[in-house]
Amino acid sequence: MAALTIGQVARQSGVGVETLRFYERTGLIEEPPRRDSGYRQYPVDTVRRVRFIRRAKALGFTLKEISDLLSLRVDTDSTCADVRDRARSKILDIEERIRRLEGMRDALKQLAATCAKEGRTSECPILEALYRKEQDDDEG
Amino acid sequence: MAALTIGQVARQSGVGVETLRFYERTGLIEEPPRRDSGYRQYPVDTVRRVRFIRRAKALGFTLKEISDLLSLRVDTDSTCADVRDRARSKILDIEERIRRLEGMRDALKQLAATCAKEGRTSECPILEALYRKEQDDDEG
DNA sequence: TTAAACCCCGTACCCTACTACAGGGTCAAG
DNA sequence: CTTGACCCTGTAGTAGGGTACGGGGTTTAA
Repeated sequence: MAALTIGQVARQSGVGVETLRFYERTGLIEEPPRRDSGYRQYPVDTVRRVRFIRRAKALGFTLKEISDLLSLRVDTDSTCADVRDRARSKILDIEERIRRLEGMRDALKQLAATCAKEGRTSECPILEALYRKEQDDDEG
Repeated sequence: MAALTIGQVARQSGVGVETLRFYERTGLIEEPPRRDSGYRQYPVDTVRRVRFIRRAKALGFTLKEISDLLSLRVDTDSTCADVRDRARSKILDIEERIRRLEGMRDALKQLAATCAKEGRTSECPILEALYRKEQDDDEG
């Protein structure tokens, strides 16, 4: 199976070479095998992993959270039931994020519509739109 | 209308006093009027604004992006059409995030289900689940 | 066989978004 | 009229997540 150099992985996954070394230091990607020269030899799979990291980061997950997500597997340390529970808790977390984003989207839609009609908007229309229904849940 | 001290705003919106001063320095919240003593006097509205900032941050928006969202209004510098366009572009952005989160959620659901059946999972099942359909779109 | 393009390690630096003093004034309760 | 909680303005430090050298070895294609 073809192995990739760090530069190839970097280009294919859209991050810098330094970032890959940084991810390795912090344990987010495994230390790859080396050639005799010391050059890293990445399995092609690494590209997929790094792309996932990049996307998850763009969605607001921290590297710690991403690491948790990527380590969801049944192994010597975690049972099937444990993995299932952790996955479910992540699902709830993600669904909460989706709901909040939908709230923002709807507020923006309302703003765009209102603006089209009235041609003038309030002091901070997105807050108006978001809170019009007084949905004041208080989360931590 | 009742005005709030910085400490009251902080407690009611779930951030620290220092954070409010920081947001003021960076222009994310307006400089409030002061008493003769120099104490800040916040309008009650500020609480709503700061809560929004906190939530948007948790969703992965940067302070810069949040500032853009909050400044979506028709004023001397921006026309209605301009606001509408910016709102629509934010909507597309948010919908993209929602789609990606739904993808992650579905992958996690599949993982939880697979795990229940097979009791043992692959090296990185969430990546397996996410990429099973080889949906390799390449975004910047 | 050499020159461009890569790779190695280590350390230092950068940006964002806070967070924590220090040193000093203010306010409300008792 | 004092005491403790609160506020003020600096300025400095921190954590997370990279990014940029410096100094040097390796590959590869001409």
